[in-house]
Amino acid sequence: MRKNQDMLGEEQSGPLMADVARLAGVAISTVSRALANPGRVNAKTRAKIDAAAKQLGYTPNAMARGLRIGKSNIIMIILPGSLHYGASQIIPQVLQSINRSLIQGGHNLMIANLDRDEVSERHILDLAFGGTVRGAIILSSKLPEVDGRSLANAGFPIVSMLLDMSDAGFPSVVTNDREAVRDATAELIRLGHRRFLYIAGPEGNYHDVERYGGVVEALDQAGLTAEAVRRSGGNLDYQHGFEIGVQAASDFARLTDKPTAVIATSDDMAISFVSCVQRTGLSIPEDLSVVSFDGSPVCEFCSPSLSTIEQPVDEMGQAAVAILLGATGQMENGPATRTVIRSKLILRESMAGPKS
Amino acid sequence: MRKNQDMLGEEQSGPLMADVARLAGVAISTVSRALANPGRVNAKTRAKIDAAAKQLGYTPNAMARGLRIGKSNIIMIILPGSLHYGASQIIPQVLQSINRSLIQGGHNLMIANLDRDEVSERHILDLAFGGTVRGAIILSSKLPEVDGRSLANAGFPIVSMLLDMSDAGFPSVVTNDREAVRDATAELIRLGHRRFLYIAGPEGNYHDVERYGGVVEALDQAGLTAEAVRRSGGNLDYQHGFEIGVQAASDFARLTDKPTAVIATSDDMAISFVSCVQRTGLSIPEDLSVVSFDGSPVCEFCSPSLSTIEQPVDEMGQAAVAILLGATGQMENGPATRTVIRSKLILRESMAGPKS
DNA sequence: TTGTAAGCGTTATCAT
DNA sequence: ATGATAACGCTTACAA
Repeated sequence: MRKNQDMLGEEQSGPLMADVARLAGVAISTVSRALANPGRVNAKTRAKIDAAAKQLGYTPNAMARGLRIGKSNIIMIILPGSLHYGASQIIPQVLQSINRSLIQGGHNLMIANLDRDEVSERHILDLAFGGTVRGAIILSSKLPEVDGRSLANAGFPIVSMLLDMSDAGFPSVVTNDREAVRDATAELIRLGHRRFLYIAGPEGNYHDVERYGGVVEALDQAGLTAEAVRRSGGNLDYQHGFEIGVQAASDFARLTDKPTAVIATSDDMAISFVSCVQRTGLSIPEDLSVVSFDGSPVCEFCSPSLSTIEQPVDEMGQAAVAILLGATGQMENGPATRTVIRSKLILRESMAGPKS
Repeated sequence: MRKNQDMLGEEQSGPLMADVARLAGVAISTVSRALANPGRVNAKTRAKIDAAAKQLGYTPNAMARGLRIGKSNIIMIILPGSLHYGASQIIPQVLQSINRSLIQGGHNLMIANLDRDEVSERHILDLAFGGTVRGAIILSSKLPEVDGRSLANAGFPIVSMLLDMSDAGFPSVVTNDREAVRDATAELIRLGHRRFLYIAGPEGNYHDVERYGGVVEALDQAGLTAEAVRRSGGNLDYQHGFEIGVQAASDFARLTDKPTAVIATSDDMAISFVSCVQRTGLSIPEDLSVVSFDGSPVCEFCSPSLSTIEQPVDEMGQAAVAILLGATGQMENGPATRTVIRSKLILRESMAGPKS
């Protein structure tokens, strides 16, 4: 109630706790208690206060509260800029899942893009060290580090999702990438395939290692060697997933002794790959079987419909939030946990036995 | 520097402005000035301060600052829960574009899901009235309103994106939906089509009115009547875009005097529709031409590749941010502005002349 | 140009 | 059970 509140410049900051206190005829500290610890105040008093608050349309000021208690209720999610395009198909679901979970406990979700420039890194560090956010969920293996400030230290709660970073000390929520790909590959082998093309994302990162590892394991178990699989992509990090598939199709065209089955590490890659090879006259799955990773809804509606390993995005988001909010204090205790939530192979038309 | 800062419980709140001041040998207010108005402080002093700040790894506390100046630097984007799935293909781009623009000016982006429940409405209102956020970009026509509190009043800066809500008093950034669909339809007419199927999103909303209006206008100009177009979808609001396409395909199957061209109001719908009708033995574009709205990257890789009206998401995001940040004060001045950014029709294989 | 001091709207400690 | 009061970390008149 700073200036004229109902004159014309209705630009004011709304009713304060002091206003509620006055209207209810109690002290301001009592209002604070009534709102935070309803149990520690007389029922009658509380009723008066609640009524006054409602009547005034009172909303507590979050910044004042945050400043006082030294905590914010905001969590940030750090997305590599490329992700918006790369595994983009699942990003909206990731955000929604995380946001829904956060709201349960009165928390909020802020987005942070981690691009390859110092500006975005500095920005994220400011968010963290400036107390704006209380913790972070990261979908990136690289963490901002500028001017000696580093997100990795600072006892700042961080949970990694999708990528396993438990070795680096961050509790991680991942799916069983290796096993899922192993099973998908095993299924292809069972169908009769013996020569494979693996389309990689950024080479050497967790997903690549695990997923490619899964392929090799399946080959092993079937008595085949890694000779049976060729790789494409991988060297091209940070780009549009669709482009990787296009590139892979062109690699495929040059291959002698052609693979009869393709394992793509994201749906995007598979979709553009399929599109390109179909244009060269090949039929899927007759000439080439395809399976990919992510479980984007669109896979069901491709021609042919695409087999895909569906990531349990919702559960992963929920788990990440639960761990993050739970872990507020500890960190540094034991080794970081690694929570695995199983993917599900969805079999569709794109997988079948090889021709001959 | 509350307790023991390098003993073991490294859990403290980091260096304060007071620490910087002490180290630099100046008053705290001088530090504040040096950081905010570098011009209003002696170059030498400023150098000392900068050095001290850097040495300590100082980051200003955003909540304290926000509380003091009565403003937050956070903007929220309000997404209808359904959007994550519906026109989901463009949501990541929207978020990225808005976030990048915001960061330019030191602002941050918070996500708010507007679901159909009171909890999410209340949550958003708390964000606004509690001072957490400074303004909002809405992708929804419905605004939260609970307990007498309403986002629509409150002099709270709001900009609408995608939907034109200038009549309701919100500056809006939209694309030329009507015109774009009119042109696409005209192109279909030019190709020889005379009977159309229009696949609607939520019936009666801005997009439906404009886009359907565009179809009818094109028919008009060609001397055709609205009899030439049948509608599908529309009654099913808020659901997975893919489902609407599936439903439309089943509607299509039952139609007598079949349309030869389809105008879908989102890529999702078009994709699932195409998939379904292809399974009934129809060929696209031989038996049926298809064009849709959004410009999702995946359209290029469908079979056949899909013609689509590409929304200028990046520019819309930038414009929305510019308007929102510019409009901090005014509002209520004149009528709300309506900023139109043109879409681009991308012609691909899915559009061709009718068979006979 | 720089320093002093009064808040911003809460919460939490201490009395009462 | 309730009330006065001192922070929380910063910005901004106002003084020097």
